[in-house]
Amino acid sequence: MTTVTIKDVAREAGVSVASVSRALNGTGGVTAETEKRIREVAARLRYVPHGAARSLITRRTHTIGALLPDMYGEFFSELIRGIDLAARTRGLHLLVSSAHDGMDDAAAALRTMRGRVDGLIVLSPRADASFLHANLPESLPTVLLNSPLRGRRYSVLNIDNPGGARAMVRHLAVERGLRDIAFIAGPPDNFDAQQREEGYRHAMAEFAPGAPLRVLRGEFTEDSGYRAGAELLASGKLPRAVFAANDMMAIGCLLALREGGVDVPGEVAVTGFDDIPIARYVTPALTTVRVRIVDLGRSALERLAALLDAPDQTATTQADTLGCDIVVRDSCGARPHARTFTNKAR
Amino acid sequence: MTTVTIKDVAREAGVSVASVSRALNGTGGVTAETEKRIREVAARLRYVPHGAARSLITRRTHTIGALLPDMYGEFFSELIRGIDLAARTRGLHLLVSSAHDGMDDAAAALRTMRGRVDGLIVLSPRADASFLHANLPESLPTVLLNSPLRGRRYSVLNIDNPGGARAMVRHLAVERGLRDIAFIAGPPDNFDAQQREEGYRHAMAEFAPGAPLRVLRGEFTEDSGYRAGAELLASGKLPRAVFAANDMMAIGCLLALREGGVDVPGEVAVTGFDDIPIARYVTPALTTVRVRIVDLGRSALERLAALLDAPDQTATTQADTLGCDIVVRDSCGARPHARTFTNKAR
DNA sequence: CTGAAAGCGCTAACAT
DNA sequence: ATGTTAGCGCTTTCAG
Repeated sequence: MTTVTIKDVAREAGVSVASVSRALNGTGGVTAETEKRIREVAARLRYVPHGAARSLITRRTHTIGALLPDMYGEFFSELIRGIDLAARTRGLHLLVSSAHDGMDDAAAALRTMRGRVDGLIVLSPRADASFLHANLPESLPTVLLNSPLRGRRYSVLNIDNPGGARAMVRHLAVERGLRDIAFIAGPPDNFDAQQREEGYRHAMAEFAPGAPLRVLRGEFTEDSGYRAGAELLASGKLPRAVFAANDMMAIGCLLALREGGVDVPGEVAVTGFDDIPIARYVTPALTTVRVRIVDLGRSALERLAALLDAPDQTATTQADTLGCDIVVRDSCGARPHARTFTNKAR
Repeated sequence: MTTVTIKDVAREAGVSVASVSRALNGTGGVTAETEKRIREVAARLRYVPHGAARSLITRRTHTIGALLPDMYGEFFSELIRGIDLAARTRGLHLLVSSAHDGMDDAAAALRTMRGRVDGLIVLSPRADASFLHANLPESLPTVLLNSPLRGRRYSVLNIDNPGGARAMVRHLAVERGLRDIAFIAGPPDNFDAQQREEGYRHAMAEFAPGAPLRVLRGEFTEDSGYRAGAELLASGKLPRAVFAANDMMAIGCLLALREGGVDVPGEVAVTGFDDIPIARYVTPALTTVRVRIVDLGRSALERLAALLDAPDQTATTQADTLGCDIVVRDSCGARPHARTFTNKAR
């Protein structure tokens, strides 16, 4: 347990700890000569500064915390990837913390972040104002993702759910001429799910007035999408299109329909929301609302970084929205073929 | 910037900081009465202990660091998920750090971990002994994943690449009777890639002696798999089966073959390695070597946790191997149909 | 240019 | 049972 500290280096180099600190941090105030000697000793001793000790005094951890819900899958992977990408270019580290939907868990996670991170990115579609107020240290710069909260207190970044849903319904109803569109909704207490459903309803009124409105309950899982598809099958009368509130449900529905012998997109078009990587690999390739997930993560981090640099920028803290467009593949019957690459490995 | 410290609580509650510490940490030695008062004050002031300060003295951060290569995709997401799952049940936090393949980057990442983590999980298939020796603090418990290193110094956890490759070749050559098997290899400097290729060669000698050996270069990317498929197509003579060193390459190859009008699995069987989530969604669903990626991550963390609990357990540090079996789907022509669910959302 | 000393916020002896 | 005190390893005035 040879934990070598700055003192060891100082003693070995025959200088004070102050000089070692100055030399190693390039703060100036040391002869090139002594600096060289100090660096040599440090290297020889394999000295590495102690992070906690340093941040205790500098009040900087160069780490940002990310609090995510306890859901996994490609949406979150991509989001983390975006955050990480941006964090790295800024020399920031990432402390991830997934929490059960139970808010107690999230609260505990939030508390332990104090003194370990310089700022926070919170994706908690169910977190309400009081929860955040109770658990977010006042002084910790925070960026909220996909949150219903508006505010002076936090910086908020949202996906344009209404716009995306509207664009999809428009495509289906107007361009493809399919007015009978069923919707598979997400969890009722999820903000994104709410916005997407509302977007669907509004857009139906706008682009397919008088057409039947059919909303099935889902949980954002493939499984629940499958069940919704089965339900559709069992109902005896299929819609001409199914718009799911996320891709995994769309895929589940696709499977159910295929098993039921339904031709997609021939008989029923199926579309999703998010454009997770899998979307392009299923057959037929999924037409969906493209959310630039990686960009979302990246933007969140950039905003947070800006907050860190400019202490009292809280004023500039307007709620921004990340636009999304639709990407047309095969599952809505619009085109016969397509192929694209990603460069992701393994 | 009202950063409330333990002193504030002490003053407000009319006690010493020591009592506050004792009360809040449940160390005992305080009247139930005063403890109650202290807790009330702490709650009212919304006091949250400062992590860095605390770990400076306790020498515990309750955080473990994960150093991953700068590759993204489902393999890594699943791995992180496994680690995170296990970490959470043990009350540990996760500091992720992806590094460019450039070792300088990794070195820097490793250094900044000092004082921020209690232990390390390193997945660095190219990291050699000297690199690790130079950059890993002697005193930091470390678990290496998929590393060629053996050793007394680190705990190593590997995937059974040779066994997996062997099982797949056996399935293809013996059970399916396809002896003409081409192999798409991974990056030459990657340990997993090396082992898988070697496993293929050995198994071919064992199960398909005399059969032509065909090895194409790949990079573990879908794109490189596609190119390999195209190469096969261009060569004029297709093998009866293609075994790719990972799933993404298998999928790329699948696409190339499909575009070339080749029937998979009718004319050519295609199989992969890893069993990433996408594997079951492509058409035809991919037969592959199942690596229980989540379990790999989980095991890594459990081992690390064991190391943390038992300081001098370094002796018990044998290199373990996680077995893998093959999962037969449609791309090798063995079965007509299949469907499975995952419960992952979004 | 360099060293001594004062903390950062907290816990853990050691007193009382 | 509670308070006092000495650090954890580091940076940063402030003297010299």
